[in-house]
Amino acid sequence: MQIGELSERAGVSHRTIHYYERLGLVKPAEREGTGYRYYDEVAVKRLEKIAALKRLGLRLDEIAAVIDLYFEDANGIKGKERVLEILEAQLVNADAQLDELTAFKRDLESNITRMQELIAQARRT
Amino acid sequence: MQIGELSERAGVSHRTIHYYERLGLVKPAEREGTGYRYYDEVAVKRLEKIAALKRLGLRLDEIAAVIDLYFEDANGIKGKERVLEILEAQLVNADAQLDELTAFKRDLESNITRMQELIAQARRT
DNA sequence: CCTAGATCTACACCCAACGTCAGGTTTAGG
DNA sequence: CCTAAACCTGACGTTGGGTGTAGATCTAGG
Repeated sequence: MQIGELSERAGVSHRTIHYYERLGLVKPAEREGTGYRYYDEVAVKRLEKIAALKRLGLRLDEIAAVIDLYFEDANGIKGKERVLEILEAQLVNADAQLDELTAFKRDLESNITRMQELIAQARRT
Repeated sequence: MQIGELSERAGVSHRTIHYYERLGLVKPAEREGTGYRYYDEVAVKRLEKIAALKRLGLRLDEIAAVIDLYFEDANGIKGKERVLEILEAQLVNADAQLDELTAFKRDLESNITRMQELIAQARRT
């Protein structure tokens, strides 16, 4: 698959794929002589995983540090202690984010109720 | 309180406060002639709320759209329907984020376990 | 074989959210 | 009253995460 198809299937522009490649987030099985990049199915999954990690608020360099964990053979991963550190830091972070998000949601719900009451009241008068 | 104290207490730089003011996120009870900005206690709370909303991934313009909800008298709020819409959209968003974050956490935990096993195994050999 | 359409590289530019710098004004304390 | 410390504004720089564009090259279908 060429970059155009990958781009379409993963929902990112080909410019973004080039950019990610420079940052070491994705790499094609590039055809030797020509310059054209060719990708396999795994590349689609990889870009989707990157998008998911981005939604969680990770920066691209942080994603680069752990993305291989999801796609390489685990036995081949270098610097396991370092990866472990990163994962544990992310876990702490995720917990904090969960707490904050839960509180935010409670806040939101009470504000929504308040707004609905105010609107209903305004309608009655 | 002047901008220096506010800055220190809220944990943001004075340039950030200037920037937020331009975006309509905060406004001082500015002394008329002089140019110096003076703030009250509410300003500290307001900056803290802004920081909290930022941590949830809202952009500054989105925060600007709802921040008054937290500090103005609710009866004085204009465009209640619009505010309600924004809040409900944020609620949907927060739910999605919660789901994603929960799944991410599960993932993280299983990866941490895997890493720990690999490290222990490497140590034994 | 030839051309349209897909890709290539490189550089420039964009936006958000600030930080830095410079030069001028205001305030507070001795 | 005088000066250091705090404050002001405006212009420019920076980082992260990209997008736009130009000019050249490659590939595929008629």
